[in-house]
Amino acid sequence: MVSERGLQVLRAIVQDYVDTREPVGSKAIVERHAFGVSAATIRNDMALLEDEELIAAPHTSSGRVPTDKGYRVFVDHLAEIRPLSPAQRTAISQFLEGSNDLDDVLVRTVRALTQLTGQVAIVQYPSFAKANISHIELVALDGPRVIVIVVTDTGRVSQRLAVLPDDLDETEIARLRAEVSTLLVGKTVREGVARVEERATSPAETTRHERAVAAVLRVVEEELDEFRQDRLVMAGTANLARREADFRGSIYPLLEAIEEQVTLLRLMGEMVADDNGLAASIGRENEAFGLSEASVVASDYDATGARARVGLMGPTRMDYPSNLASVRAVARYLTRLLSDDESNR
Amino acid sequence: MVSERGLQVLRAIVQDYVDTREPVGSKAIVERHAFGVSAATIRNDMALLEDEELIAAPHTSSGRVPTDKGYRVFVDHLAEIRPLSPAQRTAISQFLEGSNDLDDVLVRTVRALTQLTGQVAIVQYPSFAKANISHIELVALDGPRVIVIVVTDTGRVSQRLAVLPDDLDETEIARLRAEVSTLLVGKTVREGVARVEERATSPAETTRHERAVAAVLRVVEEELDEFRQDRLVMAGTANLARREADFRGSIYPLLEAIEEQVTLLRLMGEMVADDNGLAASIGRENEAFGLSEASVVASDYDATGARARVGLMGPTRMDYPSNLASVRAVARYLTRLLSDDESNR
DNA sequence: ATTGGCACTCACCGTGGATGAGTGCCAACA
DNA sequence: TGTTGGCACTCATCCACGGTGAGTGCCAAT
Repeated sequence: MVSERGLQVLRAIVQDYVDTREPVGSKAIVERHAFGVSAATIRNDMALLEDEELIAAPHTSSGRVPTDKGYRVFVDHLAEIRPLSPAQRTAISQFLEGSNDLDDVLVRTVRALTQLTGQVAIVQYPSFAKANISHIELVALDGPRVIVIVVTDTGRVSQRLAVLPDDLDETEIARLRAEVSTLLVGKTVREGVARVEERATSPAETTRHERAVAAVLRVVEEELDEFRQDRLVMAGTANLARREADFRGSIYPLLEAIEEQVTLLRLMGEMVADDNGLAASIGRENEAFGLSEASVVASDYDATGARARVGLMGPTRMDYPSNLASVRAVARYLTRLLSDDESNR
Repeated sequence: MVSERGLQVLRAIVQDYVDTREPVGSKAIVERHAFGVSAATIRNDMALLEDEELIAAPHTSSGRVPTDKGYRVFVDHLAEIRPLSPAQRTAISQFLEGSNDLDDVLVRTVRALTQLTGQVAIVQYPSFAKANISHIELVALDGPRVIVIVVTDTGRVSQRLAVLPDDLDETEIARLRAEVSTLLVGKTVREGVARVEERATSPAETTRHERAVAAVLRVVEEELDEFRQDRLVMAGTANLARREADFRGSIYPLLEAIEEQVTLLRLMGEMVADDNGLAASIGRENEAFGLSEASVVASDYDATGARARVGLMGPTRMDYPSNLASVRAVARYLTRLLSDDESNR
């Protein structure tokens, strides 16, 4: 079994390796860390750590490198998440100040986070499946074209164009708006989708009015669908190129995941947070998502009841304590901004 | 001076180099292309091409590689743009079929183009500076919050949240809507911005109504600004990782440009198109944008009078004829979709 | 449990020779 | 004048080789 000092050795190895990018040997450890024992003793500890597969040697006689499992133990038991420096805190608030609507806040958030960590920053839109539909508006354009606007009480707005089967005048449009509103306003997004689908299976579209309602509902359904599959905002993609050396293979899978979004959404969604709302998914733990060489660090945040995540993606060899601290701090800012200060939305 | 055959040699060098990624020597040329002369003769031609700086040798005794200037001559005088194959054409139409609004069409377009070329595809939104504001709508939410929607006749819709200084009732909102509409509807985006700024410098905001108008106009101005600085839609970013070997340095500047957008917008805007609306900007010609190792190929397209560009970005060592053909074909589809078939928007 | 000692492994580095692709030049030729 | 074969030369690439040093594993002594 690994001793207490053994764990400290693991900690030292992780820290030094993240620092220097080079396999760390027993001698280097006794030099850089005051263990008060000789290199031979450290070697014995390292042999045990290797038995437990927490560290590994790239080649027979070289220093050791943390395994994914080693990083996991480090993150779970050894990492101290130190609070951000005042300078970093003011940096965050400077990024976020003066933002109005949700979109804006989220964009600024990822910018702040990528600035802070030098990694790819990611934020989930608050889940809208449980949000309530608070408004539906129709704006008549020329001819049969109508803009359909859907608003939820979490502050998300969506707009999309519908082409009606017939030209309608103002009173007909008003009737349309009233009917669609009574059908959906006050419902959650999830219920809304159900209502629309139910309605779609009802008898044939005979009258002008019925045809118009059907056309509008089709568009509304698309919009609600978009709400359900919460989206991502990202920044700092270019950082991947800078950190390229940390990826054995290519950064292709990461860029692909960034473009796909769906993969990242699922990954972020499935991560299990600890008591502080913090979560990390390390290296091969992401194998199912094609991201075996990447780590994702995330934190929950609250937005008017809806819960979502903000985090970052980078190489397995990343500075977990500092990144966890940054993510946590940003998540707290976000929660404060989106929940407490209602008027700010 | 470079002879006619000399130019054909240049063509062969470009083609083979793009093909094999390796410097091409005189012997390889006589083997792969039926010039009917010996390698020594080709060597003489190559010496001339080198004098003209159209090709260069990576090291003293190795095959030659086209210079940026060489690619330029190739594109301008030697490249034959062959029409796409039927299979490629059907691929495009399959990508584009069933799309509704502008956003959708553009997203599908870049997907088609990236699929076709394996490069990063880029499309500019049609320029909205000259577009007319056709609608302004206010949607009252709870309390003082109002959604401000601006629509242009080119089909672009923007919505944004405004927080008014006071709570207003329905009639006041209606008055607000009427006032803002008379001020702006029918104007071009450019004129609209001017109107708003002019109005902003007028006397103090005394009444509730005046304060509200000012608040709404501030938001409208932001939206109009967004219209003016036409945006981009992109796809295929991950392809950069696949083609990484073609970039001597790193792909960092490219990823950065993709994230910035502004750089790419300026670049695409400044390119000079030929009679067919096609344009290419090669390697060092992009130095001012920090993209000396990339080439951009683009084509104009029309959308209800507004003109914009669709194109792609990739390594200097790219297949120009095929990429030019793809861009041209996609641009034609786009023009047809956005201009002719009005009802489709 | 810790330590110093020691043999051993192996990546890394610089050297050197062989290989071969490709050039530049020249004299001969049509 | 343009074309050609011949030939010497250059230089990247490959591989084999030995030396160096960081680092390990093991063991006997403390």
